[in-house]
This record gives sequence, C-alpha cells and structure tokens, in this order.
Amino acid sequence: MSEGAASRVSEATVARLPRYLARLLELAAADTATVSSDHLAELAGVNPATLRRDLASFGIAGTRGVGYDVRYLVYEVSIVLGLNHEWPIVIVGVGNLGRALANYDGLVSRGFPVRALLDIDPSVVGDEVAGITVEHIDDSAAVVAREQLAVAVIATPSGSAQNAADLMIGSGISSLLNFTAVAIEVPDVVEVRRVDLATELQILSFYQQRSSAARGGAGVPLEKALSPIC
Amino acid sequence: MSEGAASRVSEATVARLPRYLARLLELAAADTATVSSDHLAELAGVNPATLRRDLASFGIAGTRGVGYDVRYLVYEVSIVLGLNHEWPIVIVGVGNLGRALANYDGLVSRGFPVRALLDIDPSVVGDEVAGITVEHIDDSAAVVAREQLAVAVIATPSGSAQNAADLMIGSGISSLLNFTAVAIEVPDVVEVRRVDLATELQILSFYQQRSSAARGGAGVPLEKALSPIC
DNA sequence: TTCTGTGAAATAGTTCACAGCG
DNA sequence: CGCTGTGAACTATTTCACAGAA
Repeated sequence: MSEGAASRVSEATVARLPRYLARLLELAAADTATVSSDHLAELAGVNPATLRRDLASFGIAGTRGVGYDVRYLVYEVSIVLGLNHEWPIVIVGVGNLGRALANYDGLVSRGFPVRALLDIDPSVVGDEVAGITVEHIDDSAAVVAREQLAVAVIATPSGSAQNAADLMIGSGISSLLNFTAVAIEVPDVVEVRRVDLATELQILSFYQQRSSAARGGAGVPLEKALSPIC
Repeated sequence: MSEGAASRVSEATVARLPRYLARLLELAAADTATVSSDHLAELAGVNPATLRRDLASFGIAGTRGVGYDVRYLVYEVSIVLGLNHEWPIVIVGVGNLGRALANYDGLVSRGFPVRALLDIDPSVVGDEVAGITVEHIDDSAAVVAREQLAVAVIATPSGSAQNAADLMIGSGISSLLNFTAVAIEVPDVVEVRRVDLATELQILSFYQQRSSAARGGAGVPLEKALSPIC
C-alpha cells in the first residue's frame, strides 16, 4: 500500500473505525441515545480503553458519567472516515466477479454507488449490468471525468490487473481496491488495498490445521495428505 | 475471530506467509534455485530481518553464505500453512457473489476446489453453476460428510449469514470465510475470517481523503459534500 | 456515582547489528 | 566472503488503573 501523508494515527486504529461505525448504526437504528465505551467496546469486540483512545485520537469526546452520544458519534466517525459524502466507484472488469460486485447492494447502501463499468472485451461493452451500460476501457478518462470518480475496483483477470490499474491512474483515479490475485504497483499518491480470497483461505487453513492438531486431528482429511499444490 | 489453541507465532507472521509463498512460487516457476532473505524480503515488501525471524519461528532454516533453497522453502511454507493437501470448500448462498466465487479459478489453482454449492431457495436448487449442481441447505450435513468438507464460504444475504453459519457448523464445518456485511458468532473451536468490501472501501476513503487534504483537496468531489450516508 | 480521558506499565512486534557458520 | 540466526534495542500498540468531570 502506498503511504500517503505521514499520520499520527495507527492503521490499526483506522481499521477499527468501520467496525465501530457498523455497531453505532445498529444502535442508532434501535433509537439508543447514548452508549458507554464498555458497551460499544463489547459490541465491537475490543478493549474499552482501546476504544476510548481511538476516539480521543481524533478529538472525539464523550461525556463523563454518561458515555457517548450515539448520533453524534455516528456523525463524527463518518466525517473522520470521509463518509460525509458518497464515493462513486467504477468497476473495471465485468466478468463474474465484476457482475457480482455491480449487483451487490451492500455497496450503494454504505455510500459507494457503482456509477460505471469498464471492460476491454468488445463483446461485453454495451451490455447492461445492474442497470449500467458497460463502456470500453479506452474511454476511461472520459468516464472518470463525467462521473467524478475517485475510486476504482479492479476485478479483471490477474494478468490484466497492473495494466488496468495503470490506465485508471492515468485517467485520474486515486484509490484502488484490488480484487485480483496479484499485487499492483502504484505511485505514492495513489492508495491501494487488496482483498484476496486465497490469502484469507490460506490463513484460515493455518489456524484450522493448528487447532485440529491440538484436538487430535479429528475433522481434517489427513488421509488425503502429501500432494503439495505447488 | 475465535482464538483456537494459544500459539507462539503472531498473527502478523502468519499473515505474511501467503505473501512469501506467492513470491516463492514465482521464483520457482522461473527456475531460481536459491534466494537470500534480502532478495525475497524485497520482493515481498518486508524487512529482511523480519523475514528471517518469521521463517526461523517455524524452524525453517537457510544456509549461511548462500540463502534459502527455493523449492525447499515452498515445501516448508506450504506445510506450515497446511497446504500439503487440498481444502475442498462449499459455497453457501448461490446469488451473484456465490456464482462469481464458484467460477473464480483462483480458488482451485491454489488448492481450494469448490466441491458443493448450497442454497435455501428451491428455484435455485438443481441449477448447475460452474459444473456443480446446487443442493438444498437442508442437506448440508450429508454434503459435508460426502465431500469431506472443512471450510465453508458464506455468501448469503447478510440477514441469513448467522443462520447459514450455524447450520454449517452443525453439519461439521470447522472454518468459515464470511463474505457478508455482518459479523458471525461461532463457538471457540470454529475459525472465522471475514472479508468485507465496504470496510475496505471505508479504510481507503479515510486515506484518500487524508492525502488529498494534504495536497490541497484536488481530486475529491468536495462540492458534493455534506449529505451523510447514515 | 458513573464513566471518560490519559499517564504509566505491560506487551507485542520490528529492526539493528553482529557473531559465527558454510 | 556472504548470508543466516538471534540478542538486544527500539518502536508501536494495548491494557491497566485511576484522577477527575458531569
């Protein structure tokens, strides 16, 4: 990931904010007016002191003896995360994954409406997916300008990922969410995060293997062992 | 995430192993025989001492003056991650996301073949997706036993995620990869990891906002500001 | 009294730097 | 001589514990 401006808050703190926000929205939906750090920390699965420190590091204050005002906290955390406005996104690569993402309502409902779809394959260009007409990646600069896009989701085959990323950066995109199996190199001013299914499964595999070994090996198909996948 | 047996290696170390493995497989594919910690660390984007310590913590040794044997390292890291055998998986929820995952070739190529698809909707059961016939979730126990499954990917709507997880755990599944917008509660012996698109985008949003603020705000549609998404 | 905000302690993780092996 | 393996220093992060505000 590129580093951006040096900041005084740790990435661990930033990564917890979406979790706090999700719980806060649930509390707000249930018309809860205030919440203590103990309660919210319990809901979010963190230590109360960690929660208080996280909020304090952004200057977000509660009321001693009372707790935090839920609606105010939602507002403040949203501002800190940059969620006081929508972030329209473009999906690059309209294969199975791209289609799934375009149809995923969890995006628009959380402020990330899909505004454009791009592909390099002429047989896909012109298709309508989730109500959006697929455009050719050669037109990316025009699309980015037209839709005021800052974020692109890369859902191409792995071999095309770097190329797609370069094109989008050249078209003015400054944040990438990389959904492919390979890492993408970017200039320092561009932010990237990668979501990789196989990496997650490999980590799961480690802990799964370890905990079943500790229990005596039940549940793991060890009889299938010793055919390395490399 | 559930904790499993207390271990002496940090989660940070485990999370780096898949990255090392990916680079090692590239080196192996290019017939590179040995690699120094400096070189591999550079490829993986970590400090060389961190790499050496990570490997040493699993008892994986190199040769002083030479480096590490690439093929041996691939083998050892695979064993540590539990990748010396395949991990057949089941996808629960055959909507857009489930279909995308079922068709994603990055899974089988890395040792996680999709062996079954489950859904609760009778109009989907019986469909063939990616060469696999969708079965009803009521039959999950039989499916898990038949295919010797240990890992389930939850790709249902968020509201059904906990339910789906409970059913799969009751059917003998011991690792879950949760692809929905909500957290899932599980017993201690079950491992869970969650991949959430909106969380990733929110973190991107934070850094994007911050770095464009540092550059004077160019590139962000600030004129659209102030319509909170909550 | 309750619960925040935060020094200070504890813990975890990273990096340096170098002894010593091949 | 080059590079690993690791004590020790350093940095980051979490947690405790409590003073003090409401």
